[in-house]
Amino acid sequence: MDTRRVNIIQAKSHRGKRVTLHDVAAAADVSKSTVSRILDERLPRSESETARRVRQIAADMGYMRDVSAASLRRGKTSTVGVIVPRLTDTVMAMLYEELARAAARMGQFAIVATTDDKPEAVRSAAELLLHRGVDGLVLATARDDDSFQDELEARGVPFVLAVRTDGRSPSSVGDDRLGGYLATRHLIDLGHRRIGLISGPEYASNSRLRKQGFYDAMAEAGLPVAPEWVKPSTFGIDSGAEAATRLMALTNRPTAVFAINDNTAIGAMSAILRLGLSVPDDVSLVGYNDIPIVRLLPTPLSTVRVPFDQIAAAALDQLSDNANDLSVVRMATPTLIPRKSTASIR
Amino acid sequence: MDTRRVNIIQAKSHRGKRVTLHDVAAAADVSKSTVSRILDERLPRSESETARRVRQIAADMGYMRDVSAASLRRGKTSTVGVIVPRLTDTVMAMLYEELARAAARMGQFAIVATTDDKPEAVRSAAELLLHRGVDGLVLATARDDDSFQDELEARGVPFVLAVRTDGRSPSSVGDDRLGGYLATRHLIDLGHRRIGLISGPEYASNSRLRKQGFYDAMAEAGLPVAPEWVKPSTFGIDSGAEAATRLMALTNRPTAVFAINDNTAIGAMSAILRLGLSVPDDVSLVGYNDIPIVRLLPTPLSTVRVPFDQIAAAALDQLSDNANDLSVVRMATPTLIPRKSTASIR
DNA sequence: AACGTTTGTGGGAACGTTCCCATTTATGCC
DNA sequence: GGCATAAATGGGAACGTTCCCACAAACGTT
Repeated sequence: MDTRRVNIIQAKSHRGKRVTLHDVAAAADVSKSTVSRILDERLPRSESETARRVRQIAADMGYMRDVSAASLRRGKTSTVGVIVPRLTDTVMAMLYEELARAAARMGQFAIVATTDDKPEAVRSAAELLLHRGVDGLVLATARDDDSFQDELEARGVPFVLAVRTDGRSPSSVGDDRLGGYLATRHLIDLGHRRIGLISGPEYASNSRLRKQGFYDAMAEAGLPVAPEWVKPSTFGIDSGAEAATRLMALTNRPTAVFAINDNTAIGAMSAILRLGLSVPDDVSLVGYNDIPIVRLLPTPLSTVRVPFDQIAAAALDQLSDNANDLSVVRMATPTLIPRKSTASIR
Repeated sequence: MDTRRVNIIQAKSHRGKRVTLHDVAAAADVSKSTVSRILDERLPRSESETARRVRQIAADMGYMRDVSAASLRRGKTSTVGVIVPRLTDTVMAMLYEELARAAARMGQFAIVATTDDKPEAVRSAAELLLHRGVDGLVLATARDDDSFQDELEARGVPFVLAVRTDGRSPSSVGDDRLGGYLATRHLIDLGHRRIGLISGPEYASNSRLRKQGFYDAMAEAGLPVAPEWVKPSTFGIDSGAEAATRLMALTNRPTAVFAINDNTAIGAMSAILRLGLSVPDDVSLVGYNDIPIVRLLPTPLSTVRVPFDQIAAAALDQLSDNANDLSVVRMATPTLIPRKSTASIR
């Protein structure tokens, strides 16, 4: 029989009044201090006779610790705040899901606030979360031109950057340079020589580093990069489409394109198809992030998978304590996922 | 020595100690009761001299109410829990974003838990949220074959269903029958006679009702619906692709298809293109939800827009004041958004 | 001028935990 | 068995609010 269900049913009979530590203590005929200690998950789990009995009684009565009371007394809420630009951006949803999962493993809870893609809204989002008493903040919104991290630092708010870094604050990121290198190297290995890049905003470290990886791979292979092969984007689908359109309009157009993320790749693929060209027959295309949709596209997209689970775990780890970690920015290793959107040059 | 403790101490000394009601009271030379009353946002805002002064002092000192303490005393947390299958499902992300926004307007905060698409995980998700002391639950995971709502009811946990309804629990949904009707009617108005349906799971009310709207529109126009024109799906992109493939394989295949949601429509479009057919030249296609990506597809998708903002607001409204809920299930009106994926029959 | 009625105030007891400290009880050692 | 030490226990004071209550001051009303 499912014990959880038992608890729910039993809870119903106690409906109305909350079961407190005091009630459990009375039922077990011990003091509330003892019950508190026995049920404290931070202490080593006692297997004494009383401990076992108290746990049993607490479960039977459907006792649930009141987190408000515990937070008040402990002086911390076991809650971390996450700030992302949007949750409708699948990358951010993936990151948050992993952060929530990692937090749960650590007995924490992750709450989230969005900035609606407005950089200045990061302050109000942080305020909202801090008002809720979070113990720390995970920011996926870091920009280089932003003084917000300094403000947090000055205020003594524990925080960590995720996915992007400013190079000085504690951060947990993927190895974007390597990812950019892998993507480009994949295209080079397929025989491509003229490779275009749809780059991203310069204020974002991940975008900059993926671009760097691109240049590194090209240089390593002794391949030139014509300036017109590199088109900027804003991370969005439509801007990816526009960049691709311009790339395809070049007289000696690239036979392959590395897009800075899956969204721009999706846009690029749309644009390329609309021009009557084929992926991968005319143009090979690589994206970045491996969001769920890209493997299900008409032509499944080759992309770089980012270990968001590791990034999330490392971020929370860095937030909780681990002063023993001297390296401020932790890196997780991405993997190339080859699919149908890339092929050998004909 | 415990490193965590060290960090806390450092953080505290860095931040200085927290400003409490008592501190503000001392600075303003009034009692903490008075300060509490003046800063209580639920009471009518007093404009007396003292009130103004106290507010000023509180702001100057950087006073922030401790939500844990307030929650403990008030017996409620001003927090609502949201349960969705996945946040990487853009529809769910949209819903949650709107719920968070609506909650903020009401001085509440929305926290979220996911079930990872596992129906049975709704219980652990609820447990997680209830453990955090939420005042109520918004469920976007309702299934007809589920007794979970009864358990919540029996336990006395306030809850409301969103996006889907079971017909008996309080719910806030879009008018899916109407949406299905609008989508189908749009195709009929374009001259289509043979219209296919990629339907969804029967356990979900939204899917069932959209299908109903489809049949209603067809019946109204006096058009027959051949049984083989209706293919089931599981809401997923790949299952949409499969359904479309089977529809296109029919000897007298439909000239238009209504897909139960945008994901299946995306899959359907992929499949159709892969078969060498064109959207909308060979087949017109309508989706449902208007997730951001569909307007940016190579062929922008005609779809039905759901007012998630209204659904969210109504859901929270229903959760907070149970007084005037004569209508158990509230409905918001969807809108058809015609784009390039639908065209007049040739 | 005496009397209810409103309005504003402060004191202090909750809310359910945790955790310090003083006990009591069990354990180990000679 | 005696004694030191370790382990388990209970009492009770916090944590920062809210809110009931009592009281005081201002305001009309007769």
